[in-house]
Amino acid sequence: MFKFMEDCRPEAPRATNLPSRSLLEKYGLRATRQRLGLAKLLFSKGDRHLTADALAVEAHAARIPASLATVYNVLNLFAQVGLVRSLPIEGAKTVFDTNTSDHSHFFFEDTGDVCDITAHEIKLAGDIEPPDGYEIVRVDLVVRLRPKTQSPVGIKA
Amino acid sequence: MFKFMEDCRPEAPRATNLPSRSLLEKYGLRATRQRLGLAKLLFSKGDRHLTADALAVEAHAARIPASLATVYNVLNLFAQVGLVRSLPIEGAKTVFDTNTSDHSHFFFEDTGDVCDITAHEIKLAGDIEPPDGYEIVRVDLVVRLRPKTQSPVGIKA
DNA sequence: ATTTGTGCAAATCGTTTGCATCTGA
DNA sequence: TCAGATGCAAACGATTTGCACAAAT
Repeated sequence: MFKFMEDCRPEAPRATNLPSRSLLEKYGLRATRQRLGLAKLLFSKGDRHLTADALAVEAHAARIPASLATVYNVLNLFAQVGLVRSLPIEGAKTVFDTNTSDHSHFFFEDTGDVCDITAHEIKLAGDIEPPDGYEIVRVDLVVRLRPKTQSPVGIKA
Repeated sequence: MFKFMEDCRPEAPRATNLPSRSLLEKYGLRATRQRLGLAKLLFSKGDRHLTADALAVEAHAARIPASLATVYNVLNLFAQVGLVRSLPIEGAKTVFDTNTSDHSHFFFEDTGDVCDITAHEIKLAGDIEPPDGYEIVRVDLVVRLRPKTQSPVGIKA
């Protein structure tokens, strides 16, 4: 089971401080019980990196009735409208990030944790030129980390 | 069905020009018929971006007897020893890249194609400092592209 | 001869979907 | 009211695995 670091980024949370209801309305989404509850979990504690099942567990603990399917649906919906973004981390399950601004990620191979890299630490030199006829949707940068002391990966065969 | 661009990078193939047999031996792998055949498909045409099932189809066409399971096993094995690398492209199936050098990728959302970005086009300003106790395994950078003319993504609900 | 791969099919995992039921605007 | 959400379970696609058989050293 993964746990996700919430606080490896030293800055203050870039919170979406709207009450969940107005937040949803602002994005043209109907305010249902589960959307309100999930939005509250997602956006009231600063930036978060969560998998769908982790959020489902939290929701259950918080007495928000939401099936895993609904959690998936809501997260995908939020991702579509830009409330969250999903991270391309190979091998792991999809991680949703409540910070939709332009930033990169550390991925800890040993624990599965994901944490933000503050933008100024890792900056691209110059702009990326997309091929003709295409525009850049976004740039995903993931730095994969391994504990320093770990012995070389055992290779079989 | 995806097809993958092989030639959006103008450079000459950075070929692994060893015959497959010595290549496998060099990496301490037993030279079986399917590994030899798959290695030949992978490494005799310059850099490639392939999914497991695409490679299985090619293998079949080339009369290399290899089940999909074996193709997966072989690709994973090759990835472990560093003969290929797998790319973290969210949503899509795993893409294996025969170019293991340090480089980035364009991902075409409309076609599913993947192509290399030449290293000098996209360069990080300064080095990335890993957190204490960790070392960087690798840095994955994916630029997601969408056709320019496409209308805004339809949002439902 | 012994160890290591392979093939097949079944199992697994994350995620999505169909449909009957409920609910928010 | 009634379009749109939800819950559940079943469907799904990609990948892995168990086990009997085959092949490499």
